[in-house]
Amino acid sequence: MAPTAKDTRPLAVRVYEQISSDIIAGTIEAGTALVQEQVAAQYGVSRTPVRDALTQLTLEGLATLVPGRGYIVNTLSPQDVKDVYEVRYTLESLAARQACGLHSPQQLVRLRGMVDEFETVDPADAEELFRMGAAFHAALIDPCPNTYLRNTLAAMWDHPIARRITMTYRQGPEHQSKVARDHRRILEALKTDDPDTIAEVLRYCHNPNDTLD
Amino acid sequence: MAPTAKDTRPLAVRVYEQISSDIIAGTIEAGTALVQEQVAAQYGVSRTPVRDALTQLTLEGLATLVPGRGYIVNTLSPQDVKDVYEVRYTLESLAARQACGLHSPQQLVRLRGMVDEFETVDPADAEELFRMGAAFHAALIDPCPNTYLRNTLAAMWDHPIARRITMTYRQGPEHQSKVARDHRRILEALKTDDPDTIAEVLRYCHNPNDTLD
DNA sequence: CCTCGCTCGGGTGTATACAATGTATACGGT
DNA sequence: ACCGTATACATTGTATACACCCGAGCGAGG
Repeated sequence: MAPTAKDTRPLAVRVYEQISSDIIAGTIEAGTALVQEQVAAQYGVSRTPVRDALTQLTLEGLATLVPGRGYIVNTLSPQDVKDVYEVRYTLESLAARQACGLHSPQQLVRLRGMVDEFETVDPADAEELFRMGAAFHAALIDPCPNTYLRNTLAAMWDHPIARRITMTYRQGPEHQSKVARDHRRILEALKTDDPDTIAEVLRYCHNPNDTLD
Repeated sequence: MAPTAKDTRPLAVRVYEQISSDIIAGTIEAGTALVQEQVAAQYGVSRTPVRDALTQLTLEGLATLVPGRGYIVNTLSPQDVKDVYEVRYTLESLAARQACGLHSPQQLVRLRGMVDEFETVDPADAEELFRMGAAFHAALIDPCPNTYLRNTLAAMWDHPIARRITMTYRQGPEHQSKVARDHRRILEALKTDDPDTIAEVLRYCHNPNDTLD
């Protein structure tokens, strides 16, 4: 745990991560007013990086600037989460279709290895599970030629709401094995080199009925 | 032209709009280094709003921060434009499917009126054509219940690359009438209340083969 | 009692000064 | 001649101070 390598990233990024993770964890309730100066004092930094962080949060829809009152933390209803999930699934399906049949043998081997590794992760380590899951999806659509689409999806995986989905709704060892099973199914579908098959399997795996609500 | 109502928006927004429009117009070439202090001096403002503007540009993929050199303007190949367009079309199709059958009679009347009005716009007024086109699409998917999806699409219409598409590749009176025709086709499809029909018409209208390249 | 206007305070927008970091260049050793 | 290193420079990150805007609360007048 010894942080021999000090975090050298900009303060704005660290402040942003802290606030967003507090929001999705529920530590900061919806409706709370985030005031630049208060937040700055709380983290022992100046208003400048706080301003950057709050701007980012607003851009992502987690907060709203209310004149004269500060940045208000938006409510995140289950419907909002579903909405984000639906868009993400749609784009991921598009990307997978385009990536279909373009995976190199090395990439396929690597994907298979990632699933195996995924199953060995400590079920309690939500952060690691999240990272590995995102890595699998990233590798899956890596051959997709649409760069903008790949970047958009990468941003959505890093999106706080996506984290909220994973951390809140997807927990426990049984879910870990379900995800591993889904990923194996996806790899099976990949063998067919048929975009429709891939999309169909993705639709099945992303079916929110058993993960959300 | 008398600016009786002074622009009261934040400087960061105005600087951002100026730079992004200069980029898509080609006034600022790809590879150009945007240095905070230089830009600030150029517009007669301080570095703070310039910083905000450049951050926004980076977030949207129009520039990249290169340490020690400044913000470098990214190249925008026709392929990049196509990529953005494809994602936009995909999401718009999804939104239209969900909005299908949910339009109130008033909304349908309004949509029809917008198409008529669109045809009366001066073909040389690219800015107005862009605004009206965006308004039509916004009204089209307005009943879509997925708020996140609606917001995402709204952001994409305002995206500089979308402006580039409209301003660069879609010009002239014949294109104006083509768009009006397409919009009428979409309205016809709306009558069927069938999501597949809508999606099919959208796919036809968004076929980039005759508008891009 | 209601309404209009004014002052006051909280909050963000903007400007400027300072600190940290990474790059390019020049110089000396090999 | 080449490579490693140290130094100077360019650029962004951060902190602080000032200016503007908006809303709330209070008081005077109808």
